[in-house]
Amino acid sequence: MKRVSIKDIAKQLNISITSVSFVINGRAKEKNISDALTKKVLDLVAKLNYQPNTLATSLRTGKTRIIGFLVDDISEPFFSGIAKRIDEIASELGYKILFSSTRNDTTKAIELLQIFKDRHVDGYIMALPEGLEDEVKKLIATDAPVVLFDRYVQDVQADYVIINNKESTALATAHLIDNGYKNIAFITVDSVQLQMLDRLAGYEETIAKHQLHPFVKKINYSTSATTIKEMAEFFNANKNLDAVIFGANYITLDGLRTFRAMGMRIQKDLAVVSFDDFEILEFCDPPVTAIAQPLEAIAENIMKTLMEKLKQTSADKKYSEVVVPTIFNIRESSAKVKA
Amino acid sequence: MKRVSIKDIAKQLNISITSVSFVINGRAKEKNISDALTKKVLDLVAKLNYQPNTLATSLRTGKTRIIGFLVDDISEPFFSGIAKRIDEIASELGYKILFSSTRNDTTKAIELLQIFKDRHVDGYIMALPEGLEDEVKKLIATDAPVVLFDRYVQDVQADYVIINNKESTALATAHLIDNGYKNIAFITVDSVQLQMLDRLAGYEETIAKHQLHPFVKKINYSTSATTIKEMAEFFNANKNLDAVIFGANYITLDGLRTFRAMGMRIQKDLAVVSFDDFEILEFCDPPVTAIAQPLEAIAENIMKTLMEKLKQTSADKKYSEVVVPTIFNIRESSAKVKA
DNA sequence: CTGAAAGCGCTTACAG
DNA sequence: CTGAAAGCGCTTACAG
Repeated sequence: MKRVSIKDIAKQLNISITSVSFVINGRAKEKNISDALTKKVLDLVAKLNYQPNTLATSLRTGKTRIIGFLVDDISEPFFSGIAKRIDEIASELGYKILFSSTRNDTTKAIELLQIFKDRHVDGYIMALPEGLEDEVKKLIATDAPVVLFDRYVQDVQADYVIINNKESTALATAHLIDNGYKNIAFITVDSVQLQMLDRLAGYEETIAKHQLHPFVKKINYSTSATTIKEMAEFFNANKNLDAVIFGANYITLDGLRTFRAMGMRIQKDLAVVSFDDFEILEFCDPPVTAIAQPLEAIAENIMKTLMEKLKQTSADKKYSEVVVPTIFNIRESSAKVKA
Repeated sequence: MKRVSIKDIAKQLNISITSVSFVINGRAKEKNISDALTKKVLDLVAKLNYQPNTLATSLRTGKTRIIGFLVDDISEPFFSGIAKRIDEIASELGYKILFSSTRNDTTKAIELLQIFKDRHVDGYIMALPEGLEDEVKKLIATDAPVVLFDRYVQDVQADYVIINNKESTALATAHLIDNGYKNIAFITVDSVQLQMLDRLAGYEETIAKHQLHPFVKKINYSTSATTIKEMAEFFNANKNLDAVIFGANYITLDGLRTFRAMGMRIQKDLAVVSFDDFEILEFCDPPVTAIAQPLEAIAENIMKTLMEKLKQTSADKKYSEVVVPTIFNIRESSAKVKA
């Protein structure tokens, strides 16, 4: 059962493969192919269920309609949620996605990028892994369509889809202040990642504006165990705290573990706000207020940006930056302080 | 900056592309190519950083070294965990994975399968979606390498990687009985999926063996809200229950929601065991005992099975069935009944 | 031991 | 309005 090829179609109709190709690619009108012939071709294509060989098309055109997607860990809910939606949109547009996880291994990330190149992907979507800045700059220099998301790297000029980190933590901080909290801590990681610095800045500026005292703890992240220890020491050293904001999902997780280890009760002992929302927060007692990243909106903006990029010629090089607003889900963990 | 091709190598060395091709594909010895020439070729390949064009190779050989992976929802932790490990193994072996989510939509699933075919994937890995039985049977009939996992479909002859469902729930039930529980409920979905029936059977047989009374509730799954309602009614109608086993992760989630809605306390009011383990269970108060599916082992067995399948000729058609054992994580939610 | 050539299945510049 | 032919970059049967 051999697949039908364009040759079979041409032969059966006694015409050239050129004409068949034009009809199939919707260029019949443009190429002045008669309506009668066009119809005959389309009918036979339908009858034989002819599907062009994508490999041949790709070899000829250099386009694969495949997009490479590179993140730290595809099994993280944030990334897999985005991956799912991106894949859906891509499928609708006739594209497919190759997903890969770098596991925070720069060497591996470079290899994976090379694999994408070897596979002739048409475009790249990445949460830029550390150490890949130069590689990606080179890639962009070759006019490869690249869309970066999640993290912004000042040094790398590219199209970005990010969230409004600073405004989000500013809003969260103001919310806690409104609800009567005065000694609010911000726990983050000791990182130069811009999005983490922005989150911190949103907190610090709001605290300053209200003339409150800032309590910032920068965790030196390695394992969960050491993080819990660091957090416990911080909480013990600052007994006057009445609220805490955790700067990212994994920090929140270890924060909750610290609560458990120290026998601290959410809200009753310390109000809690989490940057990043996830299912566990709904099951906490009481449920935890969170800044949610809108996965679908992020995914849709990534694809929109990339599709525009794919249409562009290298002449009009211009980088876009889409800022997607987060959603603030207020739950009981940040409830008003009782008078 | 054009890519170097096999022609460039041949031209620079004044030899035929045939020889270059043989050397590159490691068939120099077999083809009696002199060591001197082999070395010259390899040196130039290294110097020019020549990478064969995968598209041309694929067109010529019909092999793409791409594998299609089809599941309900790639953003579910179970699937994304497996996807991650599969992708890693595949990358090491020179394969790439195309992931897709069917979203429980049969029409879409058939389309996605067609896309895989159009892309000439070398093999398929699927948690068989409902309604795709016939399509997959046809696919297998064409000798396409197909590995199914997660769910077993009696009607579909194929290679399978599954877990020991029945033994797992039998063990969990025995554990509860050992710990002094007598009125143990099993909550599952009203489904003909074999793995769900096996889980139920493991419970029922163990209950019968100990001459206890079975309490089985089959949820007519639609939304979370209706499920919670059904569960609440079931709990209210069986006030004598002292333990419950939830038959799958999403059932556990709605079970925990029901606990919350009814103000029931885990273990104190009702002991709990979950089929499937996930992060939330660690954060429950007290933490919930769970049957964990070993994602890595499942992924590794899937890839092993598939790679063997890819080596096989259509002559030796034989289907394998790998049963991966689950891991029983005992936590406080099933603690011994106090005397 | 090595090479010329056909062919995988397309697209497209060119010719008429 | 339509077609013959080159070529994308490989692999491999065949010849010598």
